[in-house]
Amino acid sequence: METFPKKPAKPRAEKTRVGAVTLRDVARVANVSVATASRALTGTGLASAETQKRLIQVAADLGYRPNTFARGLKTKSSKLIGLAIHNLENASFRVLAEVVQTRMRALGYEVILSITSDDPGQERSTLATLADHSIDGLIVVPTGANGPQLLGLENAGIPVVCVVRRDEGALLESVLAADPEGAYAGTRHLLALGHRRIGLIVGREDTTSGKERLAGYLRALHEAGLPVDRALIHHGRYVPETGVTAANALLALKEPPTALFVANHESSLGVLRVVSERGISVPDDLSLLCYEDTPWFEWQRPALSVVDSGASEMANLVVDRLMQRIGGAANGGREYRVGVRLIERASCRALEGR
Amino acid sequence: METFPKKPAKPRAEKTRVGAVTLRDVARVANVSVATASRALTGTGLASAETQKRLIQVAADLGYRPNTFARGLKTKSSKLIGLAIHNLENASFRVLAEVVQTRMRALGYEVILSITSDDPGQERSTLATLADHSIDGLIVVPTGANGPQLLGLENAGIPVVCVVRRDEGALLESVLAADPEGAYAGTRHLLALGHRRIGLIVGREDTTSGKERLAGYLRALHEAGLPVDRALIHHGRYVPETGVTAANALLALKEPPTALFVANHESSLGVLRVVSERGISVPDDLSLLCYEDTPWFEWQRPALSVVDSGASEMANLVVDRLMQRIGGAANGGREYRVGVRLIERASCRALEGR
DNA sequence: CTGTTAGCGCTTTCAT
DNA sequence: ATGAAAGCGCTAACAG
Repeated sequence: METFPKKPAKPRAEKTRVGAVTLRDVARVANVSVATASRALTGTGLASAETQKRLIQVAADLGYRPNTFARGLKTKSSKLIGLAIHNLENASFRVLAEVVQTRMRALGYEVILSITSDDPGQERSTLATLADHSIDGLIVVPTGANGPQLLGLENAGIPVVCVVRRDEGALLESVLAADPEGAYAGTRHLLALGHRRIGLIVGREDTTSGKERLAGYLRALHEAGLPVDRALIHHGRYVPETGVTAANALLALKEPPTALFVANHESSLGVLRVVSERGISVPDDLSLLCYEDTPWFEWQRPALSVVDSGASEMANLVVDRLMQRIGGAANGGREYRVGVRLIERASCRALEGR
Repeated sequence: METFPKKPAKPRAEKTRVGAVTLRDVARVANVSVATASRALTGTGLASAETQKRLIQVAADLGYRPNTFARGLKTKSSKLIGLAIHNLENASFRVLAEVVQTRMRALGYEVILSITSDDPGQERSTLATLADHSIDGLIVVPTGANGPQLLGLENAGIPVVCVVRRDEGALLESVLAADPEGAYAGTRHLLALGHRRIGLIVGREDTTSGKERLAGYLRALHEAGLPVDRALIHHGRYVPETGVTAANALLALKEPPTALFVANHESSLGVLRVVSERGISVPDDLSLLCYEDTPWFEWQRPALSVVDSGASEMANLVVDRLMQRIGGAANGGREYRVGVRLIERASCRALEGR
């Protein structure tokens, strides 16, 4: 743990604002017991409509703010939820963070952000820390290596919902993209346009998304009665460099593809660079279809067609699920899939003479 | 506040893990009083080196995790810090979030993320909520409209450090980019390349950054003895659309600029689109210099030259400053500036016959 | 419907 | 160096 020099704590404003008004103060002013004040203010328990109104008024006048610690000590609830994601650069993760935080705030919760870098070690330690803070729930893009810890949280009474990825080792509620259908739909689109040699750039086969997207691609090909040319399929890590390597390999083929399905979101940048450097014109020389929408796909010229995996829909659904769980719903271990949507822009064209 | 249906709370694992081990348990097993256990474990107060070692062992064996609420109730410290930023889409803000969260975790703090959308109302309410959670410190990109509230936090003993933007209405410690120098350096670069008509796309004049960057641009021009053509300067909000409007206006000029300085980060996308649509070749027909680096500037072809405003350096510095403040340093109301860095890539060329 | 009371788990005087 | 005990501010029985 990084350390930091601790100055000899100069006299500074006390952390407890002097005279921070407590429930006792409110009760005293209103001439009731703290218990009544508590009931009136929390709305729980029974309090005469009149006293309630009066207490709320007094509390407001005094500028009363309940102490989170004291309340949490009793209720075990922190009104904090954890959000553990790989990074903020991937468009889906970024949207996830934005939507989750916005909605959670509206629901009276704050979110503790934790970036795991897809590293099991970091995920493990962050899980422990979040538990220490008594989060009321956790939304996590699991690395897949900490199923037991995730289940541990559940057993400790902290609802966990996975999103985007699933932890194969734990029966957890999960909100995922419809990756098999997405890749299928994208491939079908290209097929319908007359393309027969379709290059696929996709995540590694040891990731669920990599596997599922490949499956969708293959299914579309099979249904079309087309042979599978393994040389057209390139697996790689979720980084731009993958796009460079893959695009270069694919375009150097004796019989290069007429269309590229970039189903590895992060690779898009790399692919675009290669295409530009090789002087290839999109969509005239090559059709390009990406996966997971991001604002700049639309600003790009030509605007990039995309299979949108519905990041914000997933985010909203995962919030809904978590709230249900916090509200008492049992962990069904159920899996939810958000459908994809094909957004046609200008990077794919129909092949001549099809 | 968004509401949510509350199911009748089915019997679910208790929130308090059954038998969560408390300090009392540790003390009992180690045959000491809770007081001694507390002292030994926190390292504070005096405890014989031996008992301390033993307690730490016992605590580990029992899987003891201190209760954050109980501790906070006494210490007034939550080990939580707030991060209030406009959005996660802007490259600088995103980097800020990543760096702050990573470093803070290493320092033993978690960060509560709050997105304000640059909206004073949201900022105000989030400030109150963060205070309720007894954050130990706040890093904020201020909207500028809530100086009093920010000062209020300070008075309540919660150190506040501003970053990227400054709140003109409050004397708060701030970590900023060296915007005047940045715009000056960028303009000088273009000038040195022989450009005489340099278009400037910049933030609105009622924002500090807009003002400061314009000033830097003007200074460079003056020093070069060049007249200022107001038609070459375009102010606008921090959105891609601004780039479209501005670029179109600038390029439609009778005597169009030979270089464009896009000192409004968000506008870059829009400018790029216009340039592409107009069939303008960069840097042959037009030199392009952007502000605030972002990964895709480097992947773009031609790679975009940029005045990097040092987002990650600002993030690191703001964390350092906040830690000093939490450690007891007084609010100097001091302003720190992180120097910019010109990164030459391939989007600017020297003008013939200069 | 309201008041009294007993803690939640921890840190911190104050004794010893 | 250690223990006993007093709360931190709040909620939740339990009486009334």
